[in-house]
Amino acid sequence: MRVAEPTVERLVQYYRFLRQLHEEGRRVISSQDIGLTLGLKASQVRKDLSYFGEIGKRGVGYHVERLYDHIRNILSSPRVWKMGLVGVGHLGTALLGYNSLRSDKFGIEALFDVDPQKVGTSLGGISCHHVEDMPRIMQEKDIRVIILTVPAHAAQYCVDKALESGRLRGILTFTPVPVVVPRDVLVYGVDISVEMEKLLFYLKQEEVS
Amino acid sequence: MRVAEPTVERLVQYYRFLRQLHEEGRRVISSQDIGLTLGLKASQVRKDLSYFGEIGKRGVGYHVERLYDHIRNILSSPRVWKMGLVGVGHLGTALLGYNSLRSDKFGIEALFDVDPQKVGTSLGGISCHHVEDMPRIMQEKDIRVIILTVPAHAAQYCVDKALESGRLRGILTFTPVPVVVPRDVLVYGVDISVEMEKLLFYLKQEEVS
DNA sequence: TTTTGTGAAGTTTTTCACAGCG
DNA sequence: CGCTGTGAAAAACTTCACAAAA
Repeated sequence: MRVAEPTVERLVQYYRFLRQLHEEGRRVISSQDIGLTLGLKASQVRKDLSYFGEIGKRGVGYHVERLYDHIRNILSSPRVWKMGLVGVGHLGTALLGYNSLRSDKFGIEALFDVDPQKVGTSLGGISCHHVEDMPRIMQEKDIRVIILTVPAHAAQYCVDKALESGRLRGILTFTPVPVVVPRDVLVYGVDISVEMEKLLFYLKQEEVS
Repeated sequence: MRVAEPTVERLVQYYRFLRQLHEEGRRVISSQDIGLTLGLKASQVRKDLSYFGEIGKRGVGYHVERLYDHIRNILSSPRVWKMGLVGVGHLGTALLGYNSLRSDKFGIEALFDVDPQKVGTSLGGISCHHVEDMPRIMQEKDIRVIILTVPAHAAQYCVDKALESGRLRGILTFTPVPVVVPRDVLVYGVDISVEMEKLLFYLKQEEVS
């Protein structure tokens, strides 16, 4: 079944909220209350959840633990993805220590950089290799996904190196340039300065009116 | 005029690409070529640009420098926004040094944290204050926008402190929890782990098929 | 009575397709 | 002829509104 991207995004939010509710000992929750907390219409919440079968109880709501397990299953991964972090600068280091990026669905198995000061060292128990060695290391470690935190001008080069390994399946990029990949490689990511520009744009709008 | 969010997002991308083209000395570009580079349909590019008047030349394309100036105007800000960075951890520090976040539309005028080790010091010439002092400092410095890079559990508290100043107009958040604000405060942001979950979700989909 | 699940309606965004201008 | 600008169509996404279940 094809699940729309906005729905996946909200599922992750439902999942987090449900964990919190579960920890607080709450047993049951309505679409209304989920929506209130997450800033969504109740009908949106119900529609999202309905794509995956009837999970709620009419007149009652959703059983917190049951719905939690249900969404965990939807979001679950059939394998543990091995990842490489490319670009051990400020942002890369930040991500390495970022709690919300811990998960049992993936693990960062190698770091890559071009700085001779960093290559050969290790950070958080993960050793750093030269970008040139990506094809070999990715093959050896079966790394299929990379997190890209390199400067814009280096992005495409690093991606090409990763592609050389023949294993690359996905990229999480923080680089503010589009990268070119074959159609079977997925690219998701975040462009921080775009978010900033959006904020400034709509702040301006309000300023005028 | 109301401009849709997806359009603003793409305008930022056009703007960057045009800068690059301009630096390369290119004089003219077609919607086709813009789309090819940025992964968009030519019709999408033309539609976006048409919202702001007829700027291209039929049979020719868009004049790079003219279009560049045009989009700069659209994205321009009527003021220089003063911002505070709340949470001087790994991510906050990374953003401070992040090149793509430099702009003449805003400046980071103060740092805030709760760690006594950080309060009183300064980073990149910007001094760090205690979160408790946000209301006063924000008033003194006329800070109207905050960048939130605090742990999830601290987010709402920091936002409430910022609201106390009476100046808060916008938030750029990196926190994986929704924050509650009055309707006249804009919130944009990025949830890194949501992007990761999306990537993993669609990787899984491909795995199956 | 309460709250879900869901077709149908509504809204937003993208794509098409072609007239119109250089 | 080539490429833009743009109504109209299509697709994607959200909201409504109500029947049905607990």
